[in-house]
Amino acid sequence: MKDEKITIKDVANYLNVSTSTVSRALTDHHSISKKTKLKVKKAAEKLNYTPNNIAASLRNGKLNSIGVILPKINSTFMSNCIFGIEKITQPAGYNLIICQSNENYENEVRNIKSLLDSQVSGIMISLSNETTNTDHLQTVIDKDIPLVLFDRTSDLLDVDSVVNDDYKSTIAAISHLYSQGYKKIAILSGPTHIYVYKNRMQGYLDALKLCKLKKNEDWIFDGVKNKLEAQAITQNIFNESNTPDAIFCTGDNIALGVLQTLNKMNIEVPKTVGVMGYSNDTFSEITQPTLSSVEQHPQDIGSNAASILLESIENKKKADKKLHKKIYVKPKLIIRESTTRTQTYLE
Amino acid sequence: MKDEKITIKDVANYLNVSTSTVSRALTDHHSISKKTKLKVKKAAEKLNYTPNNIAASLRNGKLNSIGVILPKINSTFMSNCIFGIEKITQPAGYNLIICQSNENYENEVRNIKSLLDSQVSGIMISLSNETTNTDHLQTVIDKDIPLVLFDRTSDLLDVDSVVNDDYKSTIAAISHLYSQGYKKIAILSGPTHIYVYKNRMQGYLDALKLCKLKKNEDWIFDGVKNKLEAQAITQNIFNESNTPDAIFCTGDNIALGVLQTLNKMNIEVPKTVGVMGYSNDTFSEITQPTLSSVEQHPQDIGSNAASILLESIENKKKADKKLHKKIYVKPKLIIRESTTRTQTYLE
DNA sequence: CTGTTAGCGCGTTCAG
DNA sequence: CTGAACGCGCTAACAG
Repeated sequence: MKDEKITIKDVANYLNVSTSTVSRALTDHHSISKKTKLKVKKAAEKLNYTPNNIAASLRNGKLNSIGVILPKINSTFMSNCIFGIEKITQPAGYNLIICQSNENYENEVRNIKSLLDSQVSGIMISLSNETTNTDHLQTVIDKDIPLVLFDRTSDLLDVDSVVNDDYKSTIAAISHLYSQGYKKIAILSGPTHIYVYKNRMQGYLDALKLCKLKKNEDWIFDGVKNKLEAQAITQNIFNESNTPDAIFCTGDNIALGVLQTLNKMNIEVPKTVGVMGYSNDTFSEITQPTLSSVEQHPQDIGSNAASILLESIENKKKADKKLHKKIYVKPKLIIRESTTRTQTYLE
Repeated sequence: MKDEKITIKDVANYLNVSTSTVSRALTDHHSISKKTKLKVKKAAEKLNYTPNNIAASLRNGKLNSIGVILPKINSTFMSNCIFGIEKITQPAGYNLIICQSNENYENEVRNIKSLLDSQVSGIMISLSNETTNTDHLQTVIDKDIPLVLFDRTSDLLDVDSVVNDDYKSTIAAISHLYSQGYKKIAILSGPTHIYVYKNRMQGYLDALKLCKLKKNEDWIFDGVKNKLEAQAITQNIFNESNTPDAIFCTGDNIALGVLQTLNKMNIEVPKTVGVMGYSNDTFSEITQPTLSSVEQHPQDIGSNAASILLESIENKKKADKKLHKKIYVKPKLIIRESTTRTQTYLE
């Protein structure tokens, strides 16, 4: 049709009124007669007028958008977080500007900078694995831009944050194993320099104490990265004389590896050995036997984080030195065959 | 630290130069001495100056951001598309504004409107299932904003688009079954009012002709929505006298249901019946037997779409009435046990 | 209830 | 090489 952007001015000229009148009419200002409001809106429609958000934002110093930085978007967990975030921000009228750090610190810093340049109203971030320095986040705080960390957070900073309750849920998981009669519980954990795994490990250790079980260093594996490693480790464990009767894994992939190896070694699950995973991946209900796991709630984590952020954005002026929250989202134990000894098998 | 935004003007005052000089120095304008450039940059850094993108955008009518609308972000497929998109747009200096339609037409229209208001440089969209009317997209075209459809496209519009090659890949899948000696091939398809399934169905039908196999209406199931339905249907099929010897499913979930039922009925896969899925979900390599499937390349779909969009953005003025492309991204057959009759079993 | 005026922060003429 | 002045589109005082 046409190239020329039609502005508020064009509408004003068309109707022989001032631009302010048009502006006010379009935003439903109270001091405008209903007649002119209607007239203006009709004209705007007719002329095919599109408001220019940018100009408005410049004027009132607020672009209604929120920046989100995360390590990688293409994981079930993260994409569900975004889903949860969007559920809150969309109805509130905010756009989401999404950036990936790709687990790289420099990218993360760049992302922060780019979001600040774009005048976002607030920032939500899940830290990259590389991130140890938090100066870039401090910049955000110094500029008084609301900030919320989610999932991958940092202890170096006093900010709002929302995380999965790794610690308590692991205690619950180990307690469940204990309740099923397992007394020699091993752990295959992801690298504990990552908070998530650190907390699960701590939960494991404390749960042992709670259940008055003895800790055996030979059954504690830190830094297990994938299925292959899990398989190798399992093989080794069960070639020793003193073997565990349950294995808690900090991820379902790891648990799958364990399960496969046990099957291959003809060790019965859950009778001889119990196996428990974490994250409740889709495949966990079709493994042989089906896999008990811990289901996280990424959507809730996202929603909570978004709610907190919106709150700080709204109350930016009111409370100056408010207290920062740390919210723990409670996951759920999903008990399936791989740890069910005392009851009849499910399904 | 401070509340006050520090602007180009502050830097200018600080150095006793004009704002234009600062502006030019910061953008590396050629007619500025290196000395002053350096001086200005130093000062900017020192004063902790952050450029205001919004003001700049208003000035030159371009906000470097791209709008993305999709039905739901929390699927493996879609989040991988975004990953692919980001891979292209990030280095090019564009922000991504992401919106979800939640498979709802009104939301989609609203999203378009909101993105237009935000003055995005271009829009990428994957249509909601509800969308039959495309007036909102026509608006985008009329305003001369570059537009690319991906995955869920429409035939009503002459625009650039990028899709998975459902048709040809299905032909390849059926041909593979044929090559394994399967001659009575059934299909369990998702609802064919959705393009994706329509094309897979058409591929199936044409493949039968190509292989000179007879079409049997009793073996064609349209609108299979989930695993449960797949299980029921499978049960029914194999209670009849005339049974197929292979089942092609337009999704892995469906295939899983089929597999489970066949196992339960003690019908041997792949010996008696072959089963093939589509989309290569993570669980497909741990089913019993492992499931042959078709692996799509969502990241490539995203990247391709993004590249085309950037191209149109750059060349906006040059070529006025350019031809619109439709790119088919070729998926890959993943052959596993469930369809491997003639060769030794894999793994 | 409406019009006039004055910027928001930046880039870009036009003059030196 | 640099400065003065204007305007992008919109909103918010300040008048009437």
